[in-house]
Amino acid sequence: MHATAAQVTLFPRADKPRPARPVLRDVTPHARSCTSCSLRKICMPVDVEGAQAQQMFRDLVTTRIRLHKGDVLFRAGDRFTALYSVRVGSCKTVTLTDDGSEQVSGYHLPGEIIGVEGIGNDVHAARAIALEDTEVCVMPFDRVQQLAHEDASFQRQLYRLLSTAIVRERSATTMLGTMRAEQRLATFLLDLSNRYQVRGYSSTEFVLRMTREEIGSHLGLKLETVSRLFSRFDEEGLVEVQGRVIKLRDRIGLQQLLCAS
Amino acid sequence: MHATAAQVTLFPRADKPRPARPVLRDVTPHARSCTSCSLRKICMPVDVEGAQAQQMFRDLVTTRIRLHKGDVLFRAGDRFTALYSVRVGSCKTVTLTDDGSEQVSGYHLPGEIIGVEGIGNDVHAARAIALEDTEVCVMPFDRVQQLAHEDASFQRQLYRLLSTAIVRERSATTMLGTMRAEQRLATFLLDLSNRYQVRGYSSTEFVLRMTREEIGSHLGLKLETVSRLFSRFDEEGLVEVQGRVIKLRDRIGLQQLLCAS
DNA sequence: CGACTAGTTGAGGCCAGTCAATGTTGGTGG
DNA sequence: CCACCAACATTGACTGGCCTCAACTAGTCG
Repeated sequence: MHATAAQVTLFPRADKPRPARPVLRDVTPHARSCTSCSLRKICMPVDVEGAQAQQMFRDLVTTRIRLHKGDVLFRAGDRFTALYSVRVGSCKTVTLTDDGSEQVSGYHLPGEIIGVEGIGNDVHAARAIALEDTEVCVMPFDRVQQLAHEDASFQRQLYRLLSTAIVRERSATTMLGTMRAEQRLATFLLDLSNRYQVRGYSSTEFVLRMTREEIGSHLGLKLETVSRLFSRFDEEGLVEVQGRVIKLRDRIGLQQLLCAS
Repeated sequence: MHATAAQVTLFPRADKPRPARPVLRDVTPHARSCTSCSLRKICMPVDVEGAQAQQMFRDLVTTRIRLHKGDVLFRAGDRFTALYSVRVGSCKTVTLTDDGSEQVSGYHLPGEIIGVEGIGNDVHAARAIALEDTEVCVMPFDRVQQLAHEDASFQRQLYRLLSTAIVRERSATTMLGTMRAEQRLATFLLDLSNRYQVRGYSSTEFVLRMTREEIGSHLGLKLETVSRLFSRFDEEGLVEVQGRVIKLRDRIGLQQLLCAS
């Protein structure tokens, strides 16, 4: 039982304290409002009615936060004060398991909202870390609540946000409970592809922002297994893998992997 | 009265259409209000203030539904109209996976609320089935929403309900992603034990209401593995297993299983 | 009784984990 | 600019945990 350095610190970037500013908060003085945001349809697809509610919606985002690769947005146990929406870049969320190890619970692309799991307890249940240089919008939760109270369609959207998080987590559960390794990785790639497409990026060619180990952690696999599968998918012509650059070559083939027992 | 003669594959009870009443809805004419319910502290731990809100809280549950073993409370795809709280008995929820198979996503004891995953989409994402003769309270969601709008502490409770569902699903994900078979089963038993204890039942001796196959489905294991593990736990003196009757003999030992790599 | 469901146990195989060696990439300082 | 180092990634050999297939028992119900 030799504890190598690698074993102790599973995600080194995550824990490495940045000098003098673990989280840097560059406040944009006149934050552009959600109303005119290009990500609005993805992030907050809602039609707020009434002058007062519209004003509140404009003022929903008070600040933006710039994160460098590896910076921590919030930690498990931090007081929950706001929801965060990814504007540029991407993040991962990491959950501590009972036995002390960590698991990547999700990857978050532009337009996706982070932090919902903290709503009930006033405390965040996960750690959020930037995978690259990233900018997030801060929506203070008291403002969110006030707007939800004022406007019914925003209230609906907030409920939708929470319940889709439940459904997403559940589908992750069924994936881990029923699928084999190749199916999990195929699911992961197809999911990423879809999400990029929705955002107007290429659905067939993208760059993975996370390591093999992080992918494996998310899928309940070891990094070697992930690496081997990438190689095999490449050989079989399903995808083309060059390091972190992924090109989907045979989407149908990937989807068929899922049907197979 | 009694369900019989089913064959099929995975969950025969679930798919068998009951004659003329797939779901039976015995409306209790004067449903007792939540205010005086013995399960209230577990089910709805909230202090509603104000006369009007208190009245709405009293009228929250309109009807109760009696279910026999195997009866379906709602199906995946059913329109979402209400939250349900288990009053007596127990239920399982079953989720359809992408490839058509099914997985048990949860077991629900008295005082637990079912159906939250439907809130956002107006549609239930799972099927809920009674594991024994069961009674559930119906909370029509429009009433829930109105009360949440009226009373801040109830609104909080509703958020808490949703976010704890997220956290629970996530911990299931980490369980399936990181634990080995024996750890999953130990986790399952300890979790049940805790939940029974909170409800005032014995935490060391209880009856499993589900089959080995259903347990396995929930834990991402095959029924044979579950059976073997029960036998092994029994041999090792961790638990005493007599069919579905479980007696925890060495709680510490079970907990230590979780720490071990 | 026979038919059926639930559960237990055994034998064998395969998928993914483990351990280990090696190759590749990217950031940093001289 | 290059050299260097650490992190990341690939690949191979081997192991073992869980699945699969199968036989058998016990209990239930018509």
